[in-house]
Amino acid sequence: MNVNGLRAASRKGYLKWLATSRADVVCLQEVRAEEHQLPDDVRVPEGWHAVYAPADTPGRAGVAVLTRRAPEAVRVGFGAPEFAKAGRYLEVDLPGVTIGSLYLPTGEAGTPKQEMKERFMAAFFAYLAELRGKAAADGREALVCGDWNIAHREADIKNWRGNRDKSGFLPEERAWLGRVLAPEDGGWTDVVRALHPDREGPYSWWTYRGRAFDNDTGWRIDMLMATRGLAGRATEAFVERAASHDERWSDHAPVTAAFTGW
Amino acid sequence: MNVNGLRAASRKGYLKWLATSRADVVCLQEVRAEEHQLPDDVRVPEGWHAVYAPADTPGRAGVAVLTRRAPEAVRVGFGAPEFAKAGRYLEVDLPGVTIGSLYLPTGEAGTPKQEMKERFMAAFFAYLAELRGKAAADGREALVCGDWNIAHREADIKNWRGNRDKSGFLPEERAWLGRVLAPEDGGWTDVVRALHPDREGPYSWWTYRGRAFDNDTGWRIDMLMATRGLAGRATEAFVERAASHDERWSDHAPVTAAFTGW
DNA sequence: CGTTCGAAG
DNA sequence: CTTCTAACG
Repeated sequence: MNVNGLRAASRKGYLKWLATSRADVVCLQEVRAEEHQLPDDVRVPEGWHAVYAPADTPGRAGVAVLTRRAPEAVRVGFGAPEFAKAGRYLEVDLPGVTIGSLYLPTGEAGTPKQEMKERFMAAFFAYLAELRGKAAADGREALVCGDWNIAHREADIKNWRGNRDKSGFLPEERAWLGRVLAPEDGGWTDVVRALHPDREGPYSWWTYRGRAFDNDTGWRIDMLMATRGLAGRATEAFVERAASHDERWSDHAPVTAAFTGW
Repeated sequence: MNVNGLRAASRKGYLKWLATSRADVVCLQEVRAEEHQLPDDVRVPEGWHAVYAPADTPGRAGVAVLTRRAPEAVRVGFGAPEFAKAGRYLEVDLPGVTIGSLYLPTGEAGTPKQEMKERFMAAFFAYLAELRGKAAADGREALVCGDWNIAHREADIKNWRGNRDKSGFLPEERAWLGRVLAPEDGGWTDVVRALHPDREGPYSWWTYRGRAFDNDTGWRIDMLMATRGLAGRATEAFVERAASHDERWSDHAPVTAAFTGW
């Protein structure tokens, strides 16, 4: 769940949402704060364990993972030195499963930001292979949750025609996601799409500009990517699009899945 | 009246205060906006004429004068080239009286900001003499209203002991105000003090930090400086300290005077 | 403590 | 349109 500033989100309804959530694990992106800047009840909500990986630039990026049980291990970053302190990846081990919280960089076509995004994508693709290999070798499953900042197909974005040259829906980005998902390549499964193969969306992000939310002019860029064994155990997967602006506490919406035998 | 950002003030209660005010003229300081950034009903409130002198640096300083009748003339600045576009002085002519809105710079003892404040003070002192001379020659009165950013005497500041080395209560600043007020020198009259010679305050500014407002830990730095003839016609002069935090829409409070034959 | 701007999303 | 920092007050 991309919270777009955990301090702002917690002033608007994040804790209320969390209190009603039945999730065992919550992955946060765009925390945009260091732990000492968070009120105690936000930093470690009642009944949860929380681990944070802030960015080294104040007020930017930052990921976290909340678990109801203490994790067996916590790892920050994914091995790429350039992104070691970027606040963009954090993973925890729970019994039988590794969970990653990912915040893939925002790009801007034709700029150095896009080059950075693509360097991140290349390095992270390699890490995804490594993670899947380790998990298989250890007899574990893995789940990488987060804001991938890429919509895969036309069904994953409302205005696909108008966004073909925009970062987040560029052909090379869509191809990269295709490789992540290809059975003979990355081998990961997009859990929401696997359970809802034929529908539009469900979108998980709507710009705050204009009437995007009201018109459901959204993008499905927040995804839960599971190893095949775990994906096969998914019983439901959905996006919690807020019922009203009053219930909205981020420009993203939570994406949730349930698995048998969790 | 120093509004500390006219946009913020108007969101909090400035227009409501203005609607209940019986003033014929209102001088504003720290407008912190250009005219095109202001909603129409804020830029020129119903029933008023308004003239603005913004600073050339966005979001800083800026003075204005509101009058119920259109002014006969409007002049921006006071002749000092260094401060021509500083958004710190604007004057209008009304029948028989010239009214200036002044926002004297904030200083910081021992820094270049204090040097700038002192250059402003020197140049403005010369202008005050010029203004008084012109007014006398034309048979007019003059009134310079605004945030002078200096407390004159111990009775003008709650914690005078702790502020003797702080900009706003430095000996040289107090002496400068003394010269502005001296009958044989500047010859101006501090209208509120003239009508309330023996009281503490009334303070017109309280820092937002801590409990300053609740404890009335304030400074009397907003003053109406009148030529002698006009000062003699003052019938009342007061500071509108808000009754509660809810009614507070700036860290300053309005300072108002009434004159016979206005 | 509060208002702005500017960068970022 | 909203978040945050930084400078300023």
